Amino acid sequence: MQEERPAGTPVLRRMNRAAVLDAVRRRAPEPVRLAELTRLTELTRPTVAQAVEDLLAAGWLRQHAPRPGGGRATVGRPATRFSLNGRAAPVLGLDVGPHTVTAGIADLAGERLAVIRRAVSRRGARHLLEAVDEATGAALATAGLAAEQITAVTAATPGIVEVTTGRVLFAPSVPGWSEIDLAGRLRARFRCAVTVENDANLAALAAAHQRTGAGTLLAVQWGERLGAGVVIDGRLHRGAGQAGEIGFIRPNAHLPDAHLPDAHLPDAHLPDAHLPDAAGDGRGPLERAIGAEAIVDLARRRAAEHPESGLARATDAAAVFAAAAGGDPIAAEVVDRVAAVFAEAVAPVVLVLSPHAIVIGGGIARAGAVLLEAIARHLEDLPLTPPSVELSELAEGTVLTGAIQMALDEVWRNTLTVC
Amino acid sequence: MQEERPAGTPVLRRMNRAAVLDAVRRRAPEPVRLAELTRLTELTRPTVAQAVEDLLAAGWLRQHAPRPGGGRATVGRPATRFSLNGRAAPVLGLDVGPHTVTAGIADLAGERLAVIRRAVSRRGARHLLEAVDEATGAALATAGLAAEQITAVTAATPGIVEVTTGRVLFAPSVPGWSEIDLAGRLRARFRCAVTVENDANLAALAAAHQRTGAGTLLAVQWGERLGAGVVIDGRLHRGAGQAGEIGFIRPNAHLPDAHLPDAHLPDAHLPDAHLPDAAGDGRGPLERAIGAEAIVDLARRRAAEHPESGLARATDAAAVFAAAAGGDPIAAEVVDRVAAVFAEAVAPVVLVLSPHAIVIGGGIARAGAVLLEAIARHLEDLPLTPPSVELSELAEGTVLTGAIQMALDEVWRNTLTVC
DNA sequence: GCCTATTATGTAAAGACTTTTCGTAAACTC
DNA sequence: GAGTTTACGAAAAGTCTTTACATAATAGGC
Repeated sequence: MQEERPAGTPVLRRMNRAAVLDAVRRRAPEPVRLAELTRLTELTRPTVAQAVEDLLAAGWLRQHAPRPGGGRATVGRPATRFSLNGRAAPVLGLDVGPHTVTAGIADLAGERLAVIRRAVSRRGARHLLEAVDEATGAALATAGLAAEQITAVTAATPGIVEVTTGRVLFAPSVPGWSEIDLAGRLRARFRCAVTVENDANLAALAAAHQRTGAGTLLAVQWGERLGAGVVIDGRLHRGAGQAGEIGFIRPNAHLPDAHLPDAHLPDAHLPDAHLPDAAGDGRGPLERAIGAEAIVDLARRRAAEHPESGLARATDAAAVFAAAAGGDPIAAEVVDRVAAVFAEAVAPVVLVLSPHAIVIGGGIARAGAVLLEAIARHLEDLPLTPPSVELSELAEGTVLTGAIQMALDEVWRNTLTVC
Repeated sequence: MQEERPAGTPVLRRMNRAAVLDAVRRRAPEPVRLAELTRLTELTRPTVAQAVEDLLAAGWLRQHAPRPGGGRATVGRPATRFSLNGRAAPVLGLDVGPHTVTAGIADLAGERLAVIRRAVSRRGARHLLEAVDEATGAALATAGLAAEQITAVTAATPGIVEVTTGRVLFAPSVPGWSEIDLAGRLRARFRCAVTVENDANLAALAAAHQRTGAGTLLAVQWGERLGAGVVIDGRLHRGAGQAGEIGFIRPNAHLPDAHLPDAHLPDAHLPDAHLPDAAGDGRGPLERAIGAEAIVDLARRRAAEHPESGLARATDAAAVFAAAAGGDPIAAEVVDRVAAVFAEAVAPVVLVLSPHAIVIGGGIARAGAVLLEAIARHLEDLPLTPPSVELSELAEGTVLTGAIQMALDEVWRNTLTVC
């Protein structure tokens, strides 16, 4: 219950401004009439008029000329309509991946003004940083904006992020990345709030915004690596800092319904596999067991034992899932095994968190219904209303969408209290 | 960001009243001077004076006579001091256990006006309900209050609770309990907000309130049964309804550092053990593996193999932990095994939630540091700042404290918006 | 083509708070 | 006992919302 610091009558005016702006935002992108605002805000018309006047002067709203017959009303004097002036507060979202950097600029209403994608030529922190600068500059140029006009920045990066400072503590996929102060660089360039956040977390946020009404959401990012984000009532859960590190769950070696020898889980129970700073690629046990690569591996081995199956030709995880959907029994067995391991691994989380839904995104998300059904089936044993297991409907730009979303949230949080 | 519905100037007055009352509450139980309130609320003195006058008239505050030399100031005219009038809104907390019912009445400041404990003579829902009525009546009589004066009621019950309706969906420890509409009965007797909540959840809430500043907390209630509550930023996490069912986690059969044969985990991997409505006592796999009873069992078996150990005489879990603390190697092995199973079971939760602390309460809480150290040691492998593992400092009345706490929270939430 | 119903907008007076300012009261120290 | 410090109370001023009334613009009917 965050108590607003109350004061004199001016705060009243501020509150009413905020209420009106919020009402316009909820109605966006539809332009809204004055009378409608009085109904939405439960304020009187003169008050709303006053607030609208202030907001127009401050540049938050745009005024539409009253066109006869333009509004909803078919009779009477046509109303002037107002809508958000998106350009009042454009935001920047960044998706910094090991191989690609995407910069997106959106306006207040969420409309994309520019999306620029840059491949990273060579691996390494320095080249990545260059790509970030380049993509950012290009996006600003495309949108026709200067850096000073940006009102919030959110950058998505792989690895473990200390959100309060913006430092990347641990990023195995980009050598040297944790030595770079990305947040500091961005703060120097943009004079506004800068947030650096884990990419899986931002994907989770995007999924939660898209799937409206999901109180508690576990959003899994499943590709070569495995990450997860927890969204509770529209807000990202961070915990002590590194929430969502699902890839380091140690899979259960004994599965009653698994028909495959568990030797296929490489190194899953070596204790030192848990240490992030251990040698190797920094992947966790669950990633090694059912990451995209491991799935292909598993399929290949099974195919070698059963030459009649067409699985041997599978070069990526999608092919394995396609084969399973096509009726290949060996592929189906592999999918079931993968689903079982996943379900068993997240079962404790599901039991404690009781999420309304589990949304699966990332490279694996192209798997389709086969995987979902298998996972849901394996979760059915748990003594609770099972969460609905879904695929993320967001394609490529999930992480960028989440970054932009968080930046917009930041702007609104600030705006609605300050105006 | 819960937007207050803004309106005319009267809301300003209401907000200021709320701010003043909140300031007094934060200062409780110390009586507070008017000047101090102006500093705390950042309002002007006349405004605070007005609000205080209103609150006095409404009965929320009590006025203390100005005693010379009584205040903190050593010079100047002595100030009249104000404090919460607890009797303005007493609340009722209930801890309904299978064998005992405790009713507690507390005032606004959290001071206990009455705590009545009643043993339940015979097992069964009907007798339990009688005990509830009896304890409640006795508590009201002791506090000298009528039912109409109670402003919020929270009841703790074992089992799975649908909080929105207050129905108990599943309660294996009390036959017939899920057919009883406890919330309905309480609502008929008390004309105020009535909440029914799982007991482990309320214990978690109590732990969180006691351990101030814990952003994310996993509070485990560990006795014959195992339950857990998740508290995030002081609020109980409920998820889709049955969050915290830690007892139904399926323990990992393979533990690299376990030196005991895993045959000691009875039925842990029978799939139908997961179903709550399955035959038996409704206990989950983890409860059967490391519940208080299972710990004693395990110790007895190991003692039989090693007659030189004094463990054979252990009749309860506390004795096992005491022996381990005393240096008995067999007992230490058992404790380590239990800790390993627990750590392995909650590891996924810790990874996803990244709690600041894990607080262990319940019967096992008397175990002491031996268990904590072992659990912390087993959690160290995880790639994150490990949560601090602690024992709950609250003794017997944890659940009752949580129930009262939640009732008080309810009162404050209502009060601070309505006054 | 004019009139009426309907909806939207603008303006002025009234009411409700908070804030500012000033004066008064009560206790402690030197 | 004078001076200082702190607390309390009341009146005037300023800001904002509300209420009430007057005006403007359009569609449809006669």
